[in-house]
Amino acid sequence: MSTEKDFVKEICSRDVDFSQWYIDVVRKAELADYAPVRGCMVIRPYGYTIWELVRDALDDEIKATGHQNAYFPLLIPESFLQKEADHVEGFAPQVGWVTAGGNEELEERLALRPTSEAIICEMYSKWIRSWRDLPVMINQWANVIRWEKVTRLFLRTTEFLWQEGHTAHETREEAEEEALKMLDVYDDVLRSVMAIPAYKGIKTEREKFPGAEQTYTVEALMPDGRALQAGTSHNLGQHFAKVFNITYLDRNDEQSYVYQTSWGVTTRLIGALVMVHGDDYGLKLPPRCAPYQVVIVPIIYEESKSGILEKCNEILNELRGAGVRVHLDDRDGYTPGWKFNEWELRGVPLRLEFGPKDLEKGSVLTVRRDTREKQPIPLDDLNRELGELLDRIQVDMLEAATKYTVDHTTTITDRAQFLLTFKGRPGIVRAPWCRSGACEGKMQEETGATIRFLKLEPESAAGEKCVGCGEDAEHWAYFAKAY
RNA sequence: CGGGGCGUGGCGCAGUCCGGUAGCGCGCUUGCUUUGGGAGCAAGAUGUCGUGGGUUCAAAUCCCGCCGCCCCGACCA
Repeated sequence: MSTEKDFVKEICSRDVDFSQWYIDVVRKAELADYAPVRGCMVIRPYGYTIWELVRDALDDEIKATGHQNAYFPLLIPESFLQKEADHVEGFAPQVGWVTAGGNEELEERLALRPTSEAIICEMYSKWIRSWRDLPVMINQWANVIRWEKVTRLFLRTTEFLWQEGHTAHETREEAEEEALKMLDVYDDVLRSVMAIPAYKGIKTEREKFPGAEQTYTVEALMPDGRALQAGTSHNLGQHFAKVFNITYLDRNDEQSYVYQTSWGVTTRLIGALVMVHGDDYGLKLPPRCAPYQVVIVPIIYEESKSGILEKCNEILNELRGAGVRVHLDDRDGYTPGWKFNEWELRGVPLRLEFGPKDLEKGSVLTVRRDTREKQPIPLDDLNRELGELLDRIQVDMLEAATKYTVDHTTTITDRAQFLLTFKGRPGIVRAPWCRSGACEGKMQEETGATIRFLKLEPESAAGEKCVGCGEDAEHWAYFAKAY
């Protein structure tokens, strides 16, 4: 008898080569595949369903917080993009261009949107006339194009799907409140739907969005010790309003510029989901974003086949009726063992095994994907027990991921030790910082790590010395190597 | 964009050094037996060896160019 691990022949072990493991899982679980164009991928039905579940949950939250969806065009005239200097400079190397329509060269080339600030601000300047028009709270679900040099499935692709919210307000305070509110929404969806724990924080000057006044982030730690920005929310101040001339007559009968925000999350979240929860058996999905929450595997012997299948279909219909996303794997020609491995690889949170023994006992065997724990439950009680079990899996997965994140967040005050620590993959390191950008750059050169965030209320590091320069530190910063 | 590695049936690889009619395992198709953790037997199908050129009687193999993928570094969600 071989060890259990030998069953997973198709994917690289996570400890052997994390990157290879990630790619294997994404492809073998049929989340995505490479497309013919460099850096582009096809999101396959199983992966897209996960995206739909996350998207729908987030969309509900976006609407519940007073926003409406709209759609702006993919093509942006070059002159629009160039209105905001920092913005252009930030995105210039990554913009794809349309230079011809049919056989005719265009007079002005058109950018494939890398983000929609330019086109949306242009429209806002037309639409906003009075303080009575404010706030404007619009979100769009769209694709964007960024010509990346190095791409990885879901984590960084030339084209990706995202949601971008763009709001305009009367006051700085209102914009600030909005930016922070949406950060909370992201944090909440990450935790409650994807079971991904994240730190909410502020980006430094160097790391913030081109053209933003303040950038907020939800930052999650991956099992290879690198941090991943899972979502961003920007307080844009009046920067874009001034450039795009978004003015209105305010309550004092004077022309004023609006205050704006923008915020977004992308299909990168799927990459985070794979990494945070997956193991050597493959994908591991939390119930709330699993295409199938439950898979039923019938154990078929010739003499009892029809009875087993009949009962399995009853179970299927009962669970479906209760709103569970459930699948009955009644394929011929695959052994139960084969199916067990396949559905584990694809991350289904809960498996039900049903065979002659269970029929006799009036129960069904449940097997959790996260803990691999097996437990028979009586058929009479199926609905209630399964609901509880799925809830528990969701909670336990968040807890496990949270424990990992906390365990791999360490505080270091000594410069030498700081440098040494980043020779490895220490996860997130909390260290004192003097707040100078030069120092930040130097640390990046020395360690490869960047400041991922400061706490929303930056923690005073009075009395400590900056790990970069040794001068008096101001605040605690959170360093990590990043995706 | 720099450094390294790899491109051979769907997948994983051997063959390349030393040129001589392309192979293995898995998967796939059909049939029978099977089915509680990746079943067995039998019969089958599947390749312009990434691509373009060159050398040669002869190229997966030697030479040059290009493309793609992966890993490690600089930029980004």
